[in-house]
Amino acid sequence: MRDKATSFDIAHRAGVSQSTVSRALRDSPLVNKETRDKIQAIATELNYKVDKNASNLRRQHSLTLALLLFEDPTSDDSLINPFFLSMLGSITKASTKAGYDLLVSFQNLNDDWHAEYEDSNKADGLILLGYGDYTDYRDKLTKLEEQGTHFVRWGAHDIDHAGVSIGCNNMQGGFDVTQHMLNMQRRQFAFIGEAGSQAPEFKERYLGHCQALKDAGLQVNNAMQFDAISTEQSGYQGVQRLLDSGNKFDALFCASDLIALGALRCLQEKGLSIPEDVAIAGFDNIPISSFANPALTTVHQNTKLAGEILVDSLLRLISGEEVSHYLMPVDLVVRRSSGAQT
Amino acid sequence: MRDKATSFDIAHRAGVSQSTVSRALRDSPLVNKETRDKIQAIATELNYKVDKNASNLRRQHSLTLALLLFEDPTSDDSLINPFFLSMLGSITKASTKAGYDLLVSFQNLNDDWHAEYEDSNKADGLILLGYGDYTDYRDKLTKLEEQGTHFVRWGAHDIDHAGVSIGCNNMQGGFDVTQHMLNMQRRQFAFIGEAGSQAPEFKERYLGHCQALKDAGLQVNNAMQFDAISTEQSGYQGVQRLLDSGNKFDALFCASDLIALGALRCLQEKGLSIPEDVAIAGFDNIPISSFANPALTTVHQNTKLAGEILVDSLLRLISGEEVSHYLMPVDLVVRRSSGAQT
DNA sequence: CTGAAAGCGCTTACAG
DNA sequence: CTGAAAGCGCTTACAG
Repeated sequence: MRDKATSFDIAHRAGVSQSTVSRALRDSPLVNKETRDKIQAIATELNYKVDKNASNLRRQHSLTLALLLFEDPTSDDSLINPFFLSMLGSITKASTKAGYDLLVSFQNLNDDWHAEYEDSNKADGLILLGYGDYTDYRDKLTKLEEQGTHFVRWGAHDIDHAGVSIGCNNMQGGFDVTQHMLNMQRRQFAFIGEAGSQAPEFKERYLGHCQALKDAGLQVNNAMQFDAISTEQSGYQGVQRLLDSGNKFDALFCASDLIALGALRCLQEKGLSIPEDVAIAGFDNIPISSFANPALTTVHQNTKLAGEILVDSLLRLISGEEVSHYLMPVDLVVRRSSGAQT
Repeated sequence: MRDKATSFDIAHRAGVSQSTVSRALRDSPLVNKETRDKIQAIATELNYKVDKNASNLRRQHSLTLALLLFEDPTSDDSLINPFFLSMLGSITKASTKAGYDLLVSFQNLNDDWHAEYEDSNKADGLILLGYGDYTDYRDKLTKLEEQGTHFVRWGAHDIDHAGVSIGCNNMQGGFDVTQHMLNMQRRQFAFIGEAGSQAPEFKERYLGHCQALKDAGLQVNNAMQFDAISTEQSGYQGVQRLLDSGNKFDALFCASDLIALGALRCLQEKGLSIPEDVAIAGFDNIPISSFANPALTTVHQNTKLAGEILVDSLLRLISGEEVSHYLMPVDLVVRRSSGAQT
């Protein structure tokens, strides 16, 4: 069995006090270079590592960040939205780069997650990520803020919500996609995805969509909006309802790629040709989207940048700075599903 | 600003000693039920959370696990192998379920990661995940074991490697895929993927592949094995080398889905029809595989189960039990790319 | 530049 | 069933 070396062991071997060891290990300029080198050499030899629990307890911080991932309660148990997985990857990397550890946890919206981490001193701050119903969410955010917890969240900026949000320009994305399909000569649009305040990001995409239609002199028909949450299955069902409605359409803007994938499958099963009969576009640019058949036109969100900004903003919040909302630019990715010649 | 409540605050309010508070909060049967209830009520009211740093320091454990993800140094900065992302998801869930927090970190194979976590008491144990060159890895594993660090790793069971491994039956998977393509009347096989000891999982897939060929009375030609690491790009290049070799082939077994996707793209760019001209199969059953065109025949690994077994094994290791290697069963997923009529 | 000492907030043997 | 006290392993103000 191992027995971990402590700073006292090192002190003993080096013939100095434990305080000096502690200082030397933190590279304090107060310590004589020679003693410092000697101490560090012994530390390496003994495979000594500062005990984080002790260090954190004393310093009252943890040098770790917590990522709380919310899932749609309806979503499949094993399948996580690839977009969030990708965000998870970039956030992990960004924290590591900033010298912070990252605690990852999946939460249900109804869990008692607010407070857990920072209050127990396990993390210095929280990153909130996930789609889901925002009604209940809101209260917890407010509570989080009241407690003085440091947190940032990914999503739409909503004045009703407490805290700093980082998100992409969903409205612009919805606008760009729609304008692109208008350029492809489509005129009869449907939108698949929730568009209410429980899904603020989707709502903004819808708003951008409507704006583009208006700008083109087309009328917005709210009956052409069909609810769906961000799963393939829900997209499939949404389109079925659209089909059942009997309304004509030659273009489909789906609030996420997962929805678009479900829509695509449904339409193809009905024998429709994409994009000839119906142009389709999604949102997120998840890896799968380029492998769909036809490849999916979508809106790219720079997850790498997003992760970095999220971490950076949180760190600034922790250090007491004022941090404001941030709206990331968005890129239209044109592929075959929208009828373009690529 | 907030000022966190401590157990002394609660003791004061409840009119008991701090020790009693501590006991009550840990649900100790030693404490009178009434006092316990009273203390817990006050704790809730004050939004009190046990300070993990103090608690962990005292108890000498952390109730957290660390997941170390190794990436192929050559792989793209932003793109993580979807298979590992999926494992990450299931491991996160399994740890949460077991009452442990999960620290996630991406590592380079050459980092000084061995020891970092458990030695600094940030985690009670380590889960190692990732493809990559195992030569350097091996030494670190040995060191990890010498230090008495608790760890489990995902991958091939290799007697050269220290520690407990959990992995899927790669050999069986390779065998099944190959046998299936033999049933589809293919006779000229190529294998894309490393098959040396630096990539033990791929190697086993290759071995299973060879076995199936032998069982069918075919000769194994090692010149039909082309190196590739698990990226789309590497798969693309691997097939190019195969094509350059001038060797004929009507079936391609790729060591991973990502490789298969690259191979598919390359062959299609050369004007070949899949599966008519060449049958293709991959490994992993990543989400994208079903959306490829044609959809990819592949081998499914149950990531949900894998995550649970990994966590469970590690926990048992931590509690001092003997834990042995585990080989998970594997499922062939037949889709169009291998020439089946689906 | 160095050391002795206090204290971070808990848990838990020990004594009653 | 409860309390006083020690101690987990550090960091850092204080004194020299």
